[in-house]
Amino acid sequence: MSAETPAKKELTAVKGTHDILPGEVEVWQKVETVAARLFESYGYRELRAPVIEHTELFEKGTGETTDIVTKEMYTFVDKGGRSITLRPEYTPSVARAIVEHRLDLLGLPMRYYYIGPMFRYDKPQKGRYRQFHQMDVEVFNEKDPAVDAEIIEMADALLRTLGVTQTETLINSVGCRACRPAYSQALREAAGLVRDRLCPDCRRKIETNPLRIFDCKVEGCREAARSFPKISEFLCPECRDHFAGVRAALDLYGLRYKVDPNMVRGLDYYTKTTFEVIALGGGQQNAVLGGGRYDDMMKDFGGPDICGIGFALGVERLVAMLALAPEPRKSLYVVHMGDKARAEAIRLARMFRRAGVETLIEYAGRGFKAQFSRANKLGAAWVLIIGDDELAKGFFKLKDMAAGTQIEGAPDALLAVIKEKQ
RNA sequence: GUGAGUGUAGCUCAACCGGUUAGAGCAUCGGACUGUGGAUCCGAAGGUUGGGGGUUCAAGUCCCCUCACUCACCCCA
Repeated sequence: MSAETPAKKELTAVKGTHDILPGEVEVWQKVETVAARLFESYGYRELRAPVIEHTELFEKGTGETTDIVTKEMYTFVDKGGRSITLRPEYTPSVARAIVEHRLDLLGLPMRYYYIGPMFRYDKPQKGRYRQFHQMDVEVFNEKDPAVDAEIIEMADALLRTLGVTQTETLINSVGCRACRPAYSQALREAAGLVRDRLCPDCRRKIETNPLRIFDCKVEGCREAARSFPKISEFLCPECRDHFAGVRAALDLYGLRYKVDPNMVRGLDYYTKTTFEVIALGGGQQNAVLGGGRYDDMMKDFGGPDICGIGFALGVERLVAMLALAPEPRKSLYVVHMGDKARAEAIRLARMFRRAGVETLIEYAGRGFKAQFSRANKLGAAWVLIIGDDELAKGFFKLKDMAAGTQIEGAPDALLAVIKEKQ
C-alpha cells in the first residue's frame, strides 16, 4: 500500500455518472421508501430484473428505429460471445419476465414496480445522465381506461406526497395500429406541402417520424405545424372511446391535466394513451415522468396477447425538485481517557448500539477537550464520559450537548435517558 | 453526434499590460488547553494553475490540440 502519493485527479467517475454522497442520499432514501409504500397501496409488487439483458430484447421491445436503440445503448460482447446490453429502460425486462415465468397464469394482479439504474449513452447535460435512475411502474392485462387514469393519479399522488407542486400533467392518445398509419400518412402529406418552410431536421422527419415535427422548437416549423391535422380527428372508434374514458376517469379524480395533441413520445411501442408530467420552469430536460399504454408489446415478443401500461419516473429530476430538510439524527459520542477506559468505551458502545443508539467512539486518543470538540463538530447529541473516576465508581457521566447539562448514572440508567429523548 | 461557455488549494475566489517563490477566506489538522464542546489567538499542511505542445528573455495570463465540467441542439427520465 502506498502511504503517501494520493492519486491525482486521474481517477474520476465515468462521464455522465455521479456519486450520491451522504447528505443527498437521505433524500433518495426518503423518495424510495415513500414511493414503494405508495405503489404497494395500489397493489403493486416489486419485481427486480437484471441490469443486463440480451441486446435483442431492446431491439425488439424498445424498437429498432428509436434513438435509444440506434445510438444510445451500452452494448458489449461477453466472454461467451453473447451480445449484452445494460438496460436503457425497464419495460422490456418486465415483459420478458412475465413471458419467461408465465406470470400471467398465476391469477394475481400483474402490477409491478422497480427502482434502479438505467444506462444510455447520451451526451450529459442538466437532468440527463448516462447512468440515471428510474422508478418504473407497469400494469398488465388491464384494458379499462380507468386503469390509465388510476396510474396517472398515482403518479400525481406520489409527487404531491413529496411536496412537489410546480408540475403539469399532459395526456394524449397516439391511436393504435388500426388508426395511426392513416394519421401518419395524412401528416406526411400535410408536411410535404409546406416542405420548404420546414427546417432541415423536420424535412427529414417527414419520412422518418412525422409526429416529431410537433416537437420542433424552430418558429417556422411550429407555425407550419399548427395547420397540420390532429390525431384526435383520426382515432378509430375504439381509441376514441378509450381516450374519452380516460378523461372521464381523470375528471372523476378531479385531477388537473392538459390534453396535448402534439405530445409525442420517443418509444415506438405506445398505443392509445400517452402521458407526461413536466416540471414548470427550470431547464430543458423537464419531463419528470412519462409513460403510456403498450397493447402490442407482449404479443410482439411472441408471448400472450396481454396489454400493458406504465410510466417511468426520473429520480434525479425528481430529487432536483425537492427541498427536503434532512432529519436531524441524535447520536452518542463516547470519550475516554486511559487504557482501561478505552476498553470500557468499546464495551459500552456495543451496548448502546445494540439498543439502537447511533454511537461513535473516540479513537484518536486526544485530551478531553479535543474529544469534546470533535463530538461537537460531529453534532453529537450526547457525550458519554469514561475516565478513572467513572471506572472506579461504575457510574458514568452523560452530557447533553445542546443543553450543556450533565448527569451521572449506571449505563442502563443513562441508556434509558437517551432512549426517552431519542 | 453538433454548437457555445468555463477550468487556479477540499470549497468560494484573487493574482495589474505577459514580469520575483501563484495568494486570501472558509474548511482540515496541530498548539495555546491531559477532566469538558461552540469563541479567540498562533501555527501547519494543502498547487505540475485540468493535461500536452507552441510563441516569448519570461506564460496562470497569448496561440493550438486534448480532456473534463456546464449549458443548448438532438433525444429523453
